[in-house]
Amino acid sequence: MKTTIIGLKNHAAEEVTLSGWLYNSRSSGKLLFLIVRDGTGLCQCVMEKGKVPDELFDEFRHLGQESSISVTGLCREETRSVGGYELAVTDAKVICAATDYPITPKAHGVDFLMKNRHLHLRSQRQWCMGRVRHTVIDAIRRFFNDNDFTLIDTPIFTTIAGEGEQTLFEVDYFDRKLHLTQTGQLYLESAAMSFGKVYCFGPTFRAEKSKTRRHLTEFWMVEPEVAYTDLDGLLQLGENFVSYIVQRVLEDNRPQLETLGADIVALEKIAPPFHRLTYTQAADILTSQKTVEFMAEQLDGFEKRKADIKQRITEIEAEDKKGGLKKWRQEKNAKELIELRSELTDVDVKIENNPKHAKLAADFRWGKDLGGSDETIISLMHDKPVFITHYPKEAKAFYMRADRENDKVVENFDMIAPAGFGEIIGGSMREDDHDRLLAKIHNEGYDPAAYEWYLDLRKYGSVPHGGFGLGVERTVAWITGEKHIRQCIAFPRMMDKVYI
RNA sequence: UCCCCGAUAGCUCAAUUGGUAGAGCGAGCGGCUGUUAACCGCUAGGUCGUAGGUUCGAGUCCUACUCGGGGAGCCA
Repeated sequence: MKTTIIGLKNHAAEEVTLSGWLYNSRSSGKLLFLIVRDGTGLCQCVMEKGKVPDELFDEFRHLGQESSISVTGLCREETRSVGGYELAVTDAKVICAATDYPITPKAHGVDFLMKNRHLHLRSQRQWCMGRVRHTVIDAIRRFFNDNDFTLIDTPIFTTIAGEGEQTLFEVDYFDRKLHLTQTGQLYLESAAMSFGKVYCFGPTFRAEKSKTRRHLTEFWMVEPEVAYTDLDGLLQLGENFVSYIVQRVLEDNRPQLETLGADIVALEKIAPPFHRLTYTQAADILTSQKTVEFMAEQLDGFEKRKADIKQRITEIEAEDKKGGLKKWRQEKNAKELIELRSELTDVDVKIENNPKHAKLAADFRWGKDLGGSDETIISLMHDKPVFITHYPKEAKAFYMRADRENDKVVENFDMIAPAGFGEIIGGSMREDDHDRLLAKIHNEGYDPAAYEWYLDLRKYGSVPHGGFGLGVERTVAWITGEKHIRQCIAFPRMMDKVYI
């Protein structure tokens, strides 16, 4: 009977057939351990010499990693086996034998893996990331659909800019210049006046020259937009939404989170209410003695770790030099050395960046936008996501609603994920007063004619409304504990870097 | 656009500070009936990113370039 690895639990003590790929194999004389993957999980299949034809045993003993195979055998519960079940092989077939598969089950560098991205997707880690991403996207749709939002697909080719025009990809559209979308927001505002609560979800393109672990030039963003709401309503929506996503991943992908080394205990704490700070409070924190001490503490921790690593390296090297070690001991040392050296480079970078980031924070002046490192500092100080609201209007986009109590700031917010990952949501109330909006368009030097339809929304039944955008890859990175956003999308596009 | 780091075997990394290039994994062959990135033995595998320069001698020092990584500004 044909089945999948994830379905094995329903077939204990039955003979089943799996179709998949050879993930890894070990031989022990007359025993062959075949680790098979089939897209739903991993399963160890044990082939015993004598229980299958000798030719078959020999064929599989020399079979290369990632050969496509089908395996038939008796399914049994086995605690020593990955996934808890294994197959006692009675028959097997090679569909396509692979030789010299480039990605071995050992350490590889980023560049090598990216150049082999089409194969790298088969690795456990990438598979787990893909499963979590799938759940995140499903949870996003479910949340909005179950909360009376209507999906509106906004265009990819756009005629007007949402944020700054310098960050747009220009395309030649039958001799007319259009841009790839960097937000569906302006279109969504129009739709919100028809449906009340709407959202769009699709790829987003930004030509920012940002070469960091937080940036892609093509990424996926979901944007809800709500009529008749206020800033507090948006914050509540945001915290309920993000908490729901995290809950769903905890329910559906616990084994994947464990494999990825995510901080599950921390994720279980993600529930409303999140922390709330105004921009002014955040600025006070950044320039306070508390931050000076916090940064010094961090640096101290890094220095201590560095000293520990260095000492351990010295110990191992001395042990190796002394000689007379068993082979397995030598190898264990070699492996530990590689790990320690790699961690040492990481810690060195942190030590190098710490004073720079501390200085950026200390030199922070009211009126500037918060930088990535500033957000990281605030993020590291909290165990739950943090909302930062009411930024200076000069630092923000023209469409954000001016705070009627304090004209220097706008009713906007960012949501900063904890543990140092940084911003995952940016949003705001939108300026709903026609004349104020027109004045902002003039101030920015934009052509009012291009925004005529957008201004119309303020002429015909304008209402208080707002929304936000959540970056899918950043959310996946935060939840899984992945350091780099490029691992959170199958085929990443980065500034100056498109592999395949 | 700017700053920092790197490039040595198919892969991941060493080379005692300028003196003839090493290890593990992977590959090939052999051994082992419960392995968990299995283990043990043997074999093959290199124009040290490119181009110049310093030197009796350069993987190691200098210059330029190419490619890669990290960060700043900006942002999801």
